[in-house]
Amino acid sequence: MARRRRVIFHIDVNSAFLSWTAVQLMQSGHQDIRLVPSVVSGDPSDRRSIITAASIPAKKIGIKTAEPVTMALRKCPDLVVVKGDWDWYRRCSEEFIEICRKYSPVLQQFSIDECFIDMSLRNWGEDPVDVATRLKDEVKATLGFTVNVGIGSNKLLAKMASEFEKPDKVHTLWEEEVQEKMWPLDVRELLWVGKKTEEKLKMYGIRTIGDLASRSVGSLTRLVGKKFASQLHENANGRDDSPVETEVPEAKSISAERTFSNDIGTEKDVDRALFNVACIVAHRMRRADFYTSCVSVFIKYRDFSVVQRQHQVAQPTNITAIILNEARALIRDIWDGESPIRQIGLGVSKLSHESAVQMSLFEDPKMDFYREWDRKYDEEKSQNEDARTLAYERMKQQ
DNA sequence: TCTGGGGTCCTAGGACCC
DNA sequence: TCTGGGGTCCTAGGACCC
Repeated sequence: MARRRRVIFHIDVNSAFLSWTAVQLMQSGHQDIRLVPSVVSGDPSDRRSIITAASIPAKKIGIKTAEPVTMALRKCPDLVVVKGDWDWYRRCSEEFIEICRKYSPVLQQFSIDECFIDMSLRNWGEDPVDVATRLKDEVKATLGFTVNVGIGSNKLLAKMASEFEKPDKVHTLWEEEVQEKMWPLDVRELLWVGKKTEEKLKMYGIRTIGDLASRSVGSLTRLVGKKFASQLHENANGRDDSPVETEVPEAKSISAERTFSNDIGTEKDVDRALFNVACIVAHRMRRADFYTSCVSVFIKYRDFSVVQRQHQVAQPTNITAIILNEARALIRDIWDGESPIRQIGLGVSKLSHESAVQMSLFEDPKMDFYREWDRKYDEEKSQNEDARTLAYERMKQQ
């Protein structure tokens, strides 16, 4: 008996943050910023903020995602720059996912604005393209923004298909279409081929996905290592047997970082920044009932070089003060105390839901103070700067 | 002209053990 | 005095994704 063909949809919101902001602004009577050169960024007044999403007219005049806002403004002084609103994006995302889920419960959310659905179990009496078209039209009619739907016999092909012409389109990329639709594409277009891999491949004359598909795994191994080589080779040939994962995986690490508008170089500034990221990370751990066994910090210098240090902690913890002290020790290890720092970050990994075994007899007497401090922080969240300064002072007293 | 923030996975080398 | 091979854990760094 012939195996049933897999049918996977990949649904991708077109210029997600920009479309979502456009919908939000139109509710209060603004013009549709999708129709003019416009971008979404972090804080537009910060000279170091970059573009998170660009409208199609903006892309047409050469403005790219991830480029500095100041640079884009030079290209286009009339550019509309809007600050992103994460709470709004989360709401848009949830409603978008709910519509997709109606078409198949076998759904994997791939990011805030993309998901895969496995349509294989459907009793196909109609063309998948018609179903996909209904889905995309329903999103547009209900939520006011457009999506692309890619249809393929596996996740890789569905995802590649959704990248074809945008916006508001449905495309197929079946196995038998790989040669015609995927092989002529630049190798950079293949999922998992980034800037560095592109350079390596092109140095060896591999320019298109078809070139990549025709090479032996052995020859690719010398370029990118064994594991990655076999994956690239499979993908370039349109093969991918990974399932649509419906389970949301648990976080493996939590981190926060901060880039300064002007580089910092004093112990005081560094300690304050470290305190801020430690508060954010530890708070998020407690909210998700996580404990860490490994704390790491990193510093990015002016020249963008990064130095990182990590250390395993004796007892799993989510207490801000303990994490902060680990981080301070690590920073002392990697920073000379004066070199200007562009960005600082703190992360925790080796997460578990098990707290340390309590040995109350030997416990640091400060522990009660630390726990109380965290409890207060979680209550107030200390989101605004003043509250956090007070919290910082409170901790320093100890 | 000046480059964010939050993740995942892989690799390579060193330490240490048998 | 010179020296194997395998396994595991830890650390640093690099590549990719959105």
